Amino acid sequence: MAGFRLFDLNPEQDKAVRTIEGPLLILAGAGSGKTRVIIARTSYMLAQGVAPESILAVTFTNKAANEMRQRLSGMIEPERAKKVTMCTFHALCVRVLRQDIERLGYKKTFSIYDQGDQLGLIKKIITRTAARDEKLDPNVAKNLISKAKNSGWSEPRPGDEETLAAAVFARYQQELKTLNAVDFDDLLLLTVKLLNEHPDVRERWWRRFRYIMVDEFQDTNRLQLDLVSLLAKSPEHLPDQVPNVAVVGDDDQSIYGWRGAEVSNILEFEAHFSNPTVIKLEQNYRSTNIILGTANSLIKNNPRRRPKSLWSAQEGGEKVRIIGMQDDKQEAEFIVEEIQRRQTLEKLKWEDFAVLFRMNAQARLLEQNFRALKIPYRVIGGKSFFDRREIKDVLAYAACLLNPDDDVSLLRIINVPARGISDTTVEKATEWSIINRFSVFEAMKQEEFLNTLPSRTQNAIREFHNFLDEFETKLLEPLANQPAVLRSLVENSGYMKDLQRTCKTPDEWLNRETGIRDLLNSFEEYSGRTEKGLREFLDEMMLRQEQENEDDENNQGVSLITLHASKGLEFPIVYLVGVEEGIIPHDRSKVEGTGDEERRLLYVGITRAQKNLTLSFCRNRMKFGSAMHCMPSSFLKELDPELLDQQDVSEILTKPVTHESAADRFSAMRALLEGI
DNA sequence: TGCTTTATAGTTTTT
DNA sequence: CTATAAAGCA
Repeated sequence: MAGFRLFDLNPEQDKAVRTIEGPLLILAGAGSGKTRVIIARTSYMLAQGVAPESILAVTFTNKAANEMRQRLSGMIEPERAKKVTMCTFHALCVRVLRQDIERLGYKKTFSIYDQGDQLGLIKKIITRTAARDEKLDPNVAKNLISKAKNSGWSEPRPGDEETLAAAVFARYQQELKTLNAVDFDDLLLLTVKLLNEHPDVRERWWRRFRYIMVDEFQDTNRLQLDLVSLLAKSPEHLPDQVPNVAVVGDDDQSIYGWRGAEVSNILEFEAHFSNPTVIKLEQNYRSTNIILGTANSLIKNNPRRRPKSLWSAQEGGEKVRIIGMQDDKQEAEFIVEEIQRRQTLEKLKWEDFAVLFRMNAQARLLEQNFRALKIPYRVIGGKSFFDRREIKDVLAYAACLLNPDDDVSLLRIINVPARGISDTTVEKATEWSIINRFSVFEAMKQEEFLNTLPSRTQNAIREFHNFLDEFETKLLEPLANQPAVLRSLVENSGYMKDLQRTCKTPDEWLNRETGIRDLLNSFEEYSGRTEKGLREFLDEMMLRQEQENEDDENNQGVSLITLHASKGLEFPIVYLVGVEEGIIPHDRSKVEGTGDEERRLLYVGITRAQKNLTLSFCRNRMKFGSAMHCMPSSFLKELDPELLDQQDVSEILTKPVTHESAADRFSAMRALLEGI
């Protein structure tokens, strides 16, 4: 046991790995080897005789969960590794709810609605609810609802009834329930509710997971903390036992407050889990001390934080450059040209470079310049969203088979391809279904409703629901070949033909067809590999909305990435552009009082760099089509001047660097920064 | 039904 | 400026 030394760990990491009983807070600074610790700790627990089934590691993203799973199976026998639960919060909730959601009055066949489905439903409700003179942006409503749910309200707060938003919220929630659907927030909300209200269910899961780990704990919201507490703490009716819960995170990297994350979860961890062991991982394996010192000097200005100071064994390295640019055009030009130069001169790969920015809009100019010089680049995040119309359509067909009450999915495909069920018919069916408390699918089976329609429409509807019923029966047959059923459903629905017809170019058709083919193939593969069915497959598809960006071969080059999306990544050479007052910190942070989070955002950006970091700001910038004057970010003043090399682009371009001119520039720049 | 014109707003994003 | 959504039109 004392000889457990599979890993090369520093003393703090080692302590974190060996502390498996009781609450544990691991404050893992940027680049301090936190995933390593989680994996090592899991292996250690298994070596200590902990059953793999009783270990749960929760993450935020599928990417993180997959990476952990993979690294664990590379370290211990894959058969045992598989028995450890490593998944996202949402996937965990789906598992819990699929078993017992009936206790909350939903059916086990519930559908999961993504943002698009959610927005569609909200739009419909707004048009039904709002008076003529009232208007409510569906996206605003969606955010309000999400925020409310993440604070733990399943309905509007008392006293809010009059506002339109509250009315929409109430109707939305009620509607979801009749549709037998839940949105992403509900997955958390309902799981917490279930565990709260049903002690036996809670006890079962508590017995199941005796060792819990939470990754990126600084990003948890209220509900996620509640969920962890419910799973980790012994239920009231049982003798009190110390919860074995280890959370890993870094309060300095909390940058998702705007979507509900509560830094207080990590800052006040002791209030939620008493007498925890607290371990700080401050040794950084990523960057030079110059870069870390710059980061430290910035972040120490945040009032509410757990004091930490990153250090590295890597001494030396280049100073952090701060370059003042004339405008954003020059900034992009300069950086792209410099990257080109350095790539050849220093024999680097394009992948070694990253350009970070606050807003996606800033990527455009950079892209133009990269393209002009034929430098390969990839934009991480941004658009290229999960909205593939054809994929969503096929998934909607599948969702209808599994949950006939799912009106949103049904209405999506009811007349795709056109089968004689017009908008007005759908409108009538919806109306009738609301009045008579049926789902639309049920409503369309009622003779009473059908009789109100012209006979041609009646036939169209009958044909359609016979069609769906037929496939539903096939799907639910024991030993059914589900992938084949889905394939023939898509084929026989006439969807493919219709899709081909509406595609304007052969290229587009090929693209969309391949998408569907890939989807069907991956279900087939999934079905063969796991013995799970369409239900589980669909769940996974709904919960995997991430961009399929990743490192496929044809998608390499210089990374262009927002500060938010850069968290967790690292690059030898980093350019951080647009470090201006109004951008970082963003103008809005001033009214919203989120200046600390802006500082953390810059901190995250700085700590992405391994060897070399350049910050730049512009004196003028095109904003909404017109040139605006701008000032350097006030954060620049906070950086340790000892570690900086401050320059102006005009001087770099006109003359070679001498020590005297560097000193002159330095004082000129100080004066400029002080003057803010 | 599908297309063009006009209005409007304009961080950050995963599940 | 420019992306997107609603409104207007053939």
